[in-house]
Amino acid sequence: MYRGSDEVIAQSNPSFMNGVPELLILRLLQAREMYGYELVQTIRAETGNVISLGEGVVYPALHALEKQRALKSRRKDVGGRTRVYYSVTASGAKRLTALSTQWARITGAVGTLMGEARHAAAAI
Amino acid sequence: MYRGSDEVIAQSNPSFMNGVPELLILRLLQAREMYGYELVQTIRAETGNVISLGEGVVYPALHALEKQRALKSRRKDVGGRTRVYYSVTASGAKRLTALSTQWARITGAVGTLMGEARHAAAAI
DNA sequence: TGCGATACCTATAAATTATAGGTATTATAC
DNA sequence: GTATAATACCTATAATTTATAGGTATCGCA
Repeated sequence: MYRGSDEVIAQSNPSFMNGVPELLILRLLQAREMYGYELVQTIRAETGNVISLGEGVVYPALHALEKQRALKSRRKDVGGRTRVYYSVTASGAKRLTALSTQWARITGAVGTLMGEARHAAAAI
Repeated sequence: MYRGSDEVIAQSNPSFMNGVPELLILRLLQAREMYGYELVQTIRAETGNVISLGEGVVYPALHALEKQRALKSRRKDVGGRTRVYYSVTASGAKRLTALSTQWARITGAVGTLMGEARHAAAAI
């Protein structure tokens, strides 16, 4: 829906989440294979609920990454329940590297403009 | 255009830019009043082209922020050209504080999950 | 037997950046 | 002197992506 260019930005609070779900999913799955529901909970737990991705975000992301061959999956039956475990392919690992670099570049550039106190002080 | 949930994510490379234009604009204008074209160039220059916002991003953002009373503007004629200088209002300053905090929270959480080496080592 | 947790899934809405234009003036290079 | 790049403003629409709100089914516990 188009509502005039003056209202295109800042309708609500930006979440700063562009690209973050994909980045985190690839990163966690590179450490070890996990299933969707587990990813949702792990991300919540390890960030102290700062980042809380719904299943409606995680499952479509997993499917898309698998379709692109960045992830591969296998089914596993555990206690009568079916889990779909995902792991990172070689292609996915390359993508993760690229996304990590891009993330570092953007956050670094924002940090510079924000006048962030350089933590390079650790070198002292 | 809707193309099926499997293609909703990761069509191209995420830019990690959600909310960043608004954050940078508010931050730069808090330091000193600037006009739109100047913001575009300053952001490019100070980030070494890592972040390059088009005028089509900056001007609508300025108009929206002014409409929300986060910014105020005044015209100024310089060498036959008209410039529109923007500065941050009290409300805009509060918004900047909130966005900065949110930015720090998100990047901190992502850093944790990415296994970032803690720069808290500076305390040693 | 009812309810919360586990585990999967999809469709659509909402929000925001990116792109591609368009106007006009000034300074510079040919 | 005239074409071109730079300055300075602007808008409309496309493209991208997250968020929300559902829906199904099984298991364990009260």
